[in-house]
Amino acid sequence: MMPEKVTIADVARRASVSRQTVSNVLNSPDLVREETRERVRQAVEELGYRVNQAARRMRTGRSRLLAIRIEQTQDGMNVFDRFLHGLTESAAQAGYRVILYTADDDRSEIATFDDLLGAYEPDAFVLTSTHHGDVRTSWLAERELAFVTFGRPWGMPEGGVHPWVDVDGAAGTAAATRHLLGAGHRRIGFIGWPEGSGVGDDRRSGWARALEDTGALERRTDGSAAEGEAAARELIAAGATALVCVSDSVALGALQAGPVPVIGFDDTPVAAAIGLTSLSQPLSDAAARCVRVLTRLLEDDSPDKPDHVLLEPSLVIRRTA
Amino acid sequence: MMPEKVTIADVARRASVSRQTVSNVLNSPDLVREETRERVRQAVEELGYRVNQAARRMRTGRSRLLAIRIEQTQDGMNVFDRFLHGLTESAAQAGYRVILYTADDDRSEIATFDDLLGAYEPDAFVLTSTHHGDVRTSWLAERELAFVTFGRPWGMPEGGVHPWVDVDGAAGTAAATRHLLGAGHRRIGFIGWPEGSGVGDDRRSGWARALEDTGALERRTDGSAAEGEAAARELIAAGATALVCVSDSVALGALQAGPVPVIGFDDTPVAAAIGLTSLSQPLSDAAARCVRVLTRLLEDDSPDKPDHVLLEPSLVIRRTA
DNA sequence: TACAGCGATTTGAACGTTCAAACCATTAGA
DNA sequence: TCTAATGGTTTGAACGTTCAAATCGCTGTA
Repeated sequence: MMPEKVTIADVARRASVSRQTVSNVLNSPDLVREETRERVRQAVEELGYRVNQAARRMRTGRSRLLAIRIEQTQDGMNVFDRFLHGLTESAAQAGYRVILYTADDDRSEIATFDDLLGAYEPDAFVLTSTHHGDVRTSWLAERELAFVTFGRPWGMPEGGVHPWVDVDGAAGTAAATRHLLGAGHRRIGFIGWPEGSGVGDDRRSGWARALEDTGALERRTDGSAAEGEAAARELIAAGATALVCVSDSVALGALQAGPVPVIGFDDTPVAAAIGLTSLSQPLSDAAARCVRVLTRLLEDDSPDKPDHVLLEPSLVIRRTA
Repeated sequence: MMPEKVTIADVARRASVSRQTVSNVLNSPDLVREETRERVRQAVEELGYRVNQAARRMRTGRSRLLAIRIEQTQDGMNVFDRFLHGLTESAAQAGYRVILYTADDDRSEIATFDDLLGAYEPDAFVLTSTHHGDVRTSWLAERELAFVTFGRPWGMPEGGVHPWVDVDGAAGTAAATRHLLGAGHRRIGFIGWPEGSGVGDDRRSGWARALEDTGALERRTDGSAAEGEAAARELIAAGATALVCVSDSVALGALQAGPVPVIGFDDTPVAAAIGLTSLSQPLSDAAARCVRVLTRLLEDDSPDKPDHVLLEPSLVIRRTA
């Protein structure tokens, strides 16, 4: 009912203390005597005081903002929106907000980093769609800016030097393959993406591992449903009795090729809609871990080793397998 | 290579003018003599100066932030992520950034308004999922805060008193119905949502209008595919030879009921995946209009009448109709 | 008695910007 | 020639917070 802005000075006056004491109650409560602390807390409550982030940021250089690129949905069969929702929620719990930007490629994304840092000074970035030769991470690392990637730094020496959170694609496809083996299948094909895609190679490796004999029962596609269908026909002709797919999109195509068990990846709404068995990423968990990694980086004394978190996907069994 | 922060004072020094003149070049260029203006512009360029939004906001109370709630995807067959992407892009072009929040219901969303206003002072809010008796809009309006809704203020007197952008659902279903009429169908059923849903009633009305004889060929559902299928069976039994659906989700169900032409609404990825003919909302356009409405509100002398924008959806014809 | 040490609190300054008012030439009007 | 008006620019203050340093009161020790 009173949208007047109440400042730290108002609180101080009400609690009969100085500005700084109020600030301390908020930021370093242990510096303040129990009794005073309570008095200030009550004044904060009564006045409905909320810290003004702009002013705080002026002084501390911290904005309590996390920046993330919102991706252009292509066929819409992706998983980003769920991750983003989780990120927003976890961030809020940790006292951060999420700010969005768009970019067409790495170069323009880096330009946007620069822009954002000048104008809004986000405390950290969350990067998605990591790939071989990702220049974004080195740009950020050079400047010692805080960030985490959702996705491993593919093609990096060993484990990479920056913090990341990812879902173990290989474990997922291995589980899918074992599921099919358990159902009696012996000739299980894999429909993948072009070699060199970190995520694609990872997912392929789980299938190969579970199968041991790698056979020649695999095809690479551009990820479209059309190529998925063609690949599935070839594999079935070559003797495959079940198919593990690198994505729901190619799995959707594969389903058109014949009545063969098919397992997709990502558990997109499309999978749910058509009854496609698929691997589900623990997205809100992943988002929460990203926030955790960042708050450690920003608030605690930074850990000496960057955090690396690998989560397991789970198989959602539906009609197709 | 020099991530040092450069301030307006640095620019001023380099261009041999005062701080205020630099500020004027940025904000009210016409106050500054041509020659000086150029000199300052060059200094800005050379130093890579970017305005510090926190400092600006301290003085002006403007954050250049637009806040929007990110919705929890239920069956994932929604349209929000595309709208959000468009909003982020249009906002960036207008010099604004998008900041996210979550909320479970109207009450908690209002609490979040309060929070956000205290901490980040977003210049405006973009509300989605408007509904009957929406208390959020009155809360914002009472406080004279800038906002626009993507969705009409259902159940309001006439047109409502606040600015909104929406897609003409009735026009969409009317077009769908005409499409089916053109294909020779005469008994066209409608599968909808419960009465009282603004969006649902709107979409229903287009079908009714195009058909004139409203017949009894309609069923209401909770929006699930399961109820969609049941409804479709009943309608087909009652003589319907084609179906217009309030959403892709019920349309998906309806398709299971038999080989009858079906048209959905929203053109979700699921529709594309299964070849469902559907109505596509011009989402990035809608987002751009939202931004436009807000910038008018924030920057120009506010228009006396609130902007109301109604856009036409387009029919995407696929296999199912 | 003096003083060091400590815990609790206050004071002054600063972050980078823009507003409001002041200032300075120059030109126009009487 | 003086005054008023005008265009262009500068100056000082302020936004709300936190840092760094100063202050105050008390306790314990020499």
